[in-house]
Amino acid sequence: MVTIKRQGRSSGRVTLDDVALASGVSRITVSRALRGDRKVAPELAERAMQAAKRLGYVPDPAARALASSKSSHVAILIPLLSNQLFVDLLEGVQRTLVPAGYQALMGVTHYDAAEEEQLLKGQLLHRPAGLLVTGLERTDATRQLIAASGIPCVHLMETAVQEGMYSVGFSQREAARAMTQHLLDTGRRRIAFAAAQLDPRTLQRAQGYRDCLQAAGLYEPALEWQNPAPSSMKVGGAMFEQIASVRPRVDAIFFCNDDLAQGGLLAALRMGIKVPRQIAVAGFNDLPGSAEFVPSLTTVKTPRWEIGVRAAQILLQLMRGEPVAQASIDLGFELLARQSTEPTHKLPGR
Amino acid sequence: MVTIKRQGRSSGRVTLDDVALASGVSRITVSRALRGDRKVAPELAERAMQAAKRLGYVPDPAARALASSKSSHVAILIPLLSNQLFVDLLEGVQRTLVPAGYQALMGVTHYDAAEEEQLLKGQLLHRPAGLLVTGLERTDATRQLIAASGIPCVHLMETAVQEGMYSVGFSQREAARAMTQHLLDTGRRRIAFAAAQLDPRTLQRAQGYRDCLQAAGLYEPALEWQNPAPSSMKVGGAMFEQIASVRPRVDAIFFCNDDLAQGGLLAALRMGIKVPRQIAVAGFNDLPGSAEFVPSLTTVKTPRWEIGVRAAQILLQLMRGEPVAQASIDLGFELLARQSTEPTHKLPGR
DNA sequence: TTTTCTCCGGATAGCGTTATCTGATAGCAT
DNA sequence: ATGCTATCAGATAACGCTATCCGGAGAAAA
Repeated sequence: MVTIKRQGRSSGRVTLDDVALASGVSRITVSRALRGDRKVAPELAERAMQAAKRLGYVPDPAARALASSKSSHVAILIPLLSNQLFVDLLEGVQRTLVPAGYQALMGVTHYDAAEEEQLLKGQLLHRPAGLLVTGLERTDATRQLIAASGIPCVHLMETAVQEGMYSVGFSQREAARAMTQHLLDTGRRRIAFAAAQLDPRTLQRAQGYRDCLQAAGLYEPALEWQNPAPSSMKVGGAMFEQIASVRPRVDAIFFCNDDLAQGGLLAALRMGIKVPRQIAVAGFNDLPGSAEFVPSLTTVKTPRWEIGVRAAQILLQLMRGEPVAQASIDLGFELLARQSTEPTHKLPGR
Repeated sequence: MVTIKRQGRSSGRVTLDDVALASGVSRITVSRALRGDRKVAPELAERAMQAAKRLGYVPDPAARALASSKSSHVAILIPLLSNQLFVDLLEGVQRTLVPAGYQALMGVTHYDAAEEEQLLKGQLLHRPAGLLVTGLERTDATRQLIAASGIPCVHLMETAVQEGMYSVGFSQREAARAMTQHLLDTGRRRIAFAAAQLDPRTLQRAQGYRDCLQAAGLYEPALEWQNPAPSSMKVGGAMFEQIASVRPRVDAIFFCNDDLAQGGLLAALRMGIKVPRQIAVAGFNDLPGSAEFVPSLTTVKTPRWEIGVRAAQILLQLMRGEPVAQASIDLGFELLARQSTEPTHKLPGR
């Protein structure tokens, strides 16, 4: 015989005990049936689930977290909210995690490793079930915290190959190399690279740019421009003006992000410089508006939304203890050749 | 004499009992001292806090939530993440709430009242300490849920005047009226209004536009253009083309959002239409890039970041049971007159 | 001085769930 | 038939904190 001692006074909330009472099954069995935790006789499980549904039972996340020391939160750390890139990432994560019953706890690090460490400490108190972090660059202490917590963790925006590490991203370096090659292919020879923000991924792009030009024997350090300010149309415009006035013989500018490039296109417009006739302009990420710009902006379309989705899926598997097929996923990129880099005269067929 | 029965096995975590043991004060007194919950003798409080600090005690949010049926989460519901407006709002909220020890649980409603209801139900399970919701339009069931929960709630982006309701925003209608008046003041007479997304705030702006033109005897329904598609540069460009070709005599277009207006400016460029000479263009919100556009875009600067901050501050007061000075706060707006609406010929002095 | 009231520290009892242990039953081999 | 193991429902005990009640001490009133 099952004895259900209803704990305490009833408070309006439907608890496991209510379900147990209604279904004639013990509290713990109901719990197990609903979670699929252990083998429960089909008949009992059915009774429990029916009763739970009938009474409108919903588990209390706080009680769950306390009893199992594992919450239904997933901590996600991103550098910025002002960059559409990360917003898309977040959107993809959210879309995948929420239907699976998890809540995303967002932390914004502002590209500051110390701030990331603080945020993570705060998040870990909530005993998140999973962790999503951007990139690989962080303090040793942060890495320690992650490792010591034993919480499943997926790295966003990177294609790492470290043992026991999960990541979803694409090769920034390859993408930048492809774009630089595209500029070469369209006849440009003096190709400048304009970067802002200078986060790790920006620097990887710079490396790809260098790879390509060095291979072509056209690399020139003076054509590389770096500005540590946050990426924006304003900064892009300023960099365009600077490059165009200081280095008039530059025939292409590869901006490391579309907002910079868009600002560059507007600066060209102001200065009366024809794009792509006089200077070709390329961007990165395919942000909103790039297709509509005049001229439309050649850029690299990056799978940020998909990265969010895939990373969340992997995290779900890890949290459920399921096997993960691939620890590191490269989602690739797509080069979108648009007007801003059109060849200025007929090129010899290749 | 204080007796501390250490509960259960020690698990590595520093609990209140550890602090109690170390400070020679009872567990509950430590709890009270740390929370400032009730009067505790200064000396005991000091001892408790010292010990807590020394041991590195941090309260367990799950246990707190379970015992007090109140978590350290704040649920925030916003329509979209793809609109910079709401990202700024979120950023302001985050910046204020996180240092105060709260975590923002974000929900994205996609402008769907049913989805909002679902999200809210999900959030309420977590027993959030506070609620931040966008606008006033929602299902009755959602309103019921909020009211019945008894959880403090602040409404974003509105200046409501309902009893017992808290809100922070500004008057969309007034702002739109001011912009329309600005267009009149710069000599325009056939002023079109182009709206997308058609959310409640967009419609309030349309109303402000109408107010102003009707007062001037210049209102013409055919000049009002609405497109239910999400706001974007692409849609703005399409609307500009349509308006410019169907109504060639229009001398100004007031776009309800800057991304539309930016798209409009680019369309003008493509079509060879001079702005502001042939058509003036105005936007709304002062999104990134509007100051850099060619011509620079006249717009209304809206205090969305500040709205997030102030709303979060009010919510903090409510959650702490402190009195709130003002239930409804109007943070105003600022009209930024830039090149895109410059007068085309000398205006008579006013 | 006595009585009443206020203040505040402490013991007790949950909050709603899951981990763990216990024991009953059934299946299987010896 | 007897033991041995595997399986699984259920009782019990946490999880770490706060709400609530209790009672003693001191202040204020009589």
